[in-house]
Amino acid sequence: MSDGALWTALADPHRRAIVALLLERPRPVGEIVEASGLSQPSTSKHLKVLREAGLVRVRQDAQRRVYALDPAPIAELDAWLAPYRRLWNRSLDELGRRLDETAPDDSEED
Amino acid sequence: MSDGALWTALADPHRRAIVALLLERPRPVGEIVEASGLSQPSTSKHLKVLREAGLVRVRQDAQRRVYALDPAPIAELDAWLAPYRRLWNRSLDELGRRLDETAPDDSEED
DNA sequence: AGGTTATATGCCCGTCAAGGCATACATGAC
DNA sequence: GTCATGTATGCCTTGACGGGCATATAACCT
Repeated sequence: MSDGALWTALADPHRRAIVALLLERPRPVGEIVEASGLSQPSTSKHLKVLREAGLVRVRQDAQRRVYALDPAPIAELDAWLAPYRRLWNRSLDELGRRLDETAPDDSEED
Repeated sequence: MSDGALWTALADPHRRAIVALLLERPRPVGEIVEASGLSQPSTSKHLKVLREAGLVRVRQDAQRRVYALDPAPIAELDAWLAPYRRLWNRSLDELGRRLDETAPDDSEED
């Protein structure tokens, strides 16, 4: 649930790459292996981590196992992010205001 | 830039806790130490990681170092998340449609 | 049944990250 | 200057993680 598993899973670049691949469309392991350049065992292990983090789901298709993104945990991330987004908006706001106040003049350095 | 430093930094629960603390307000290290229950050195190390990921900024105030969130990298996360958000919305959509089609019937589980 | 394809697991090893501790460094007070 | 406070760093040990390889498991085909 509110485990750190989600973050841990996404901390790895290869796993983020896999997730990105699955964003395009669900894929069987073999395809992921090919597209990611990882070895098959390594890929399977990463998929396991993603599975246990709830990020992906498997559907069996003959001998193949087709992995697909599960959107729910992403939403969790999104929720986590929400409070920070407010901060971000505020800072954009202030930046705008400052630019507005300081100068119809020219280029400033930060 | 598109470094993994951001993810790596946020992968640690303690660091996420620190970030959450800083979301409330900027704080000197001592306060973070107290609030997080971490040792002072450990805290400093985590802060270093956050600093190098660009997540926090330091302002010096006498002997104190006051850390504050830098919103920019959060926006980066947000950008990363955007494509997945579309997926999430689509799935919400489908869920709604299915519920709509299948049944004006009864109580569902979450 | 035996063989083949597709995927998962187990084991070993190198690497890296985190915590604990002592200590260095920096700033301010006297 | 000396001392106190606040923070950063270095060293060491331990534990988790990822890769490679061989092998186990599963589903299918004939």
